[in-house]
Amino acid sequence: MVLNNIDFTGLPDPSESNCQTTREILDLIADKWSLYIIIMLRNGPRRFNQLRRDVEGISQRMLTLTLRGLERNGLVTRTMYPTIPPRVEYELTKLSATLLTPVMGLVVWVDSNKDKIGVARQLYDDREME
Amino acid sequence: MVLNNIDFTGLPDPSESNCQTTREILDLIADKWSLYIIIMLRNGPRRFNQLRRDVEGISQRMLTLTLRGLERNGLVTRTMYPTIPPRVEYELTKLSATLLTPVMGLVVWVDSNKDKIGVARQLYDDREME
DNA sequence: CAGCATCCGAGGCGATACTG
DNA sequence: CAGTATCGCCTCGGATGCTG
Repeated sequence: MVLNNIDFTGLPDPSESNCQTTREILDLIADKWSLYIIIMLRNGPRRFNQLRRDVEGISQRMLTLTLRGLERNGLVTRTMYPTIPPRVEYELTKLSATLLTPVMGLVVWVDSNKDKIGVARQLYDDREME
Repeated sequence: MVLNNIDFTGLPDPSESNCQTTREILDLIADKWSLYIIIMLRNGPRRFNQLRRDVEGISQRMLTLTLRGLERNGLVTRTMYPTIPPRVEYELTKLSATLLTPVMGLVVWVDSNKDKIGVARQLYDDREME
């Protein structure tokens, strides 16, 4: 299978049983908050409350939990500076830096196509009205 | 900002207030099931129960709901053949065909790096044990 | 500042039963 | 086959209050 000059032939199908891991890991990335945190860290390290403001709508609880998850999976490092007041910086790892490319690809796509999606949605909703 | 030969400078930041739409649409894609359905439709049209088997673990309810959402946003077409028994085929649109590239980019990344993530996770969990 | 602990409410989601 | 409708659980996640 070749699409847009990219060859997907023989690519693992997340539905296949031996790909449980791929499926599981894709779930990690595709959750509501992880994606945004990764995006917000793309320009360098950020502190906890900076991220809280960056990722609009996230609660402290979910920020903590999501950061722990990302840290656990080696996608984010957590650095504590034992100053007063304490300071903690989160940063992408080498691993997640390479993840940024496909992720930003998604963002670019969404930004380029959000108008089309808006139109499609409007059309769909109008039809429902009848 | 240039990363992996891709220039992200001036890219919309989902945190900016004028990008509510981008954020909203990214949420559509980043939900638990949409991604998998899109992936499963990458090789051509599929019927309802085929998809149900493809996307392991999805309930009939969530398949229906997710497909409706994708249809509403112009990412999937629904074609009914009024035969007996009825037959319904779901297929990607031109729009979502272009989405496949970044999505599969993500899948490729996950598949190439799942081992590293597994190692990182193991390390993290071992540390917690102490 | 950067969290952890606890409580608790909405709703996501599965299970089941029924239709064209 | 391809759904819709209803019920109810249970988890996700927000709100609040407390610590180093």
